[in-house]
Amino acid sequence: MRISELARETGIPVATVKYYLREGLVPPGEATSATQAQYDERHTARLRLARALVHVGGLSIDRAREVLNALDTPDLSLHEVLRVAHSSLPPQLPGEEAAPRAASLIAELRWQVHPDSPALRQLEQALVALESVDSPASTAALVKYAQVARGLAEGEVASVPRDSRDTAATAMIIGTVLWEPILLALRRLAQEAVSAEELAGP
Amino acid sequence: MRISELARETGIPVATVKYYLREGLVPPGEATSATQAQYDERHTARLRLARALVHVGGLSIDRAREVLNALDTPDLSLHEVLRVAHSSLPPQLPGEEAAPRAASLIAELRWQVHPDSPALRQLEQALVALESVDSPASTAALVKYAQVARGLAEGEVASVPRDSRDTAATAMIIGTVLWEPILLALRRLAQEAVSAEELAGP
DNA sequence: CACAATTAGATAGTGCGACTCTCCTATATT
DNA sequence: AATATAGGAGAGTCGCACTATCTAATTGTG
Repeated sequence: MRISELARETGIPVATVKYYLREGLVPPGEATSATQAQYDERHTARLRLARALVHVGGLSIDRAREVLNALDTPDLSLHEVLRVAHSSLPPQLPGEEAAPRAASLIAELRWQVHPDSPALRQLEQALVALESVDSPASTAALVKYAQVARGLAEGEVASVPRDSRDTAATAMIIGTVLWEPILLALRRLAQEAVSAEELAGP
Repeated sequence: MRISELARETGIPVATVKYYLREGLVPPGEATSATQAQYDERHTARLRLARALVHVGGLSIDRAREVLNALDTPDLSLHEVLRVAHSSLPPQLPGEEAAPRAASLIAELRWQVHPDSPALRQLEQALVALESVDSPASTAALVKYAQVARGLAEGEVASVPRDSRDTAATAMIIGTVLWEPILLALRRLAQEAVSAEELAGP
């Protein structure tokens, strides 16, 4: 198929498809002449995944490229692919500072996480922000959230298929990146529902 | 205190403080002359909250202003403040389309949510994206996530103080906006920990 | 087979959001 | 009096995700 068909199929403007090709989110088609190239279903699948990572997962173009490239690197283990995904997720915090509060919580939970994990710095930043607005996080609340998070993570890791590395890696990326907005949306909806039940009247 | 002190106190550049003043995130100080104004602790608190909403919560300047203005509007109920917060959170999806999949899930759960809730559209978008990458969400998984989300939301609503409306509204905003990144960070850390335990070796 | 319509690819331009800079005048400080 | 900010407003910058334009080659069509 040609580029216009690829665009129509996925609902993405041709100019944007070209942009994604240029940026390396999607591999080039097979050139049949100087001004013609062929694309197939793998291109449509890749394009849809790229779009989802960017528009639903909120990844930047650069980070989406890293994630997609990791999928194409067969010698990366699932654990390494997961690390790439985590370091690509927003927000992208600059710097490399220590995260004492976050680290001590993780130590208390006895979780095995790398001390450079971006999520640690994100957690730290949020904890500091809560202190700055004079509403520090209680350890009890943090532990509760952590246990909930762990319950979800166990289910997610368990549901990753084990047939081929590619399938597993793709499933892991999708689970990590695209389920995140689902969790957020459901939390917001639950808050609204609970609030409607308990605070609506007076 | 003068603007430079306000800036030093909060660690925010003077130019940015001026910008936030201009944008109405922080109320003007009391002018004592044509080129002098006084600020107090309420300004520092407001500035810190604005910074946290923008940098940790990821709100745009416009949305942060809306949230802060809602806090200053005493005739808004807690439920209404919550709605403002929810409609200010990223991502900001354009359009106003129906969300059939999301709505039917909510109906099944018997949650009372407004059909125009932005979270519904976010959920719908994520569900559609999952289908597009050929990895549709199972109802079982969604229900599990929803129950988890509800558990969190109940705790959050229960922990909102009931003394004054202002305190309650501020706590609600903080809980909704600033705990969101904590949940995400903990989910990622839990994934990493579980993955380290189960997938690390071979 | 002429010819309008596409296509691939490269380069430049757009629009937006969050700052950040520059000025200018009017105090405060020494 | 001299020097150093302060306040305020408008302009400028920067990064990012597109989007438009241009060119040369090709393709399908009447």
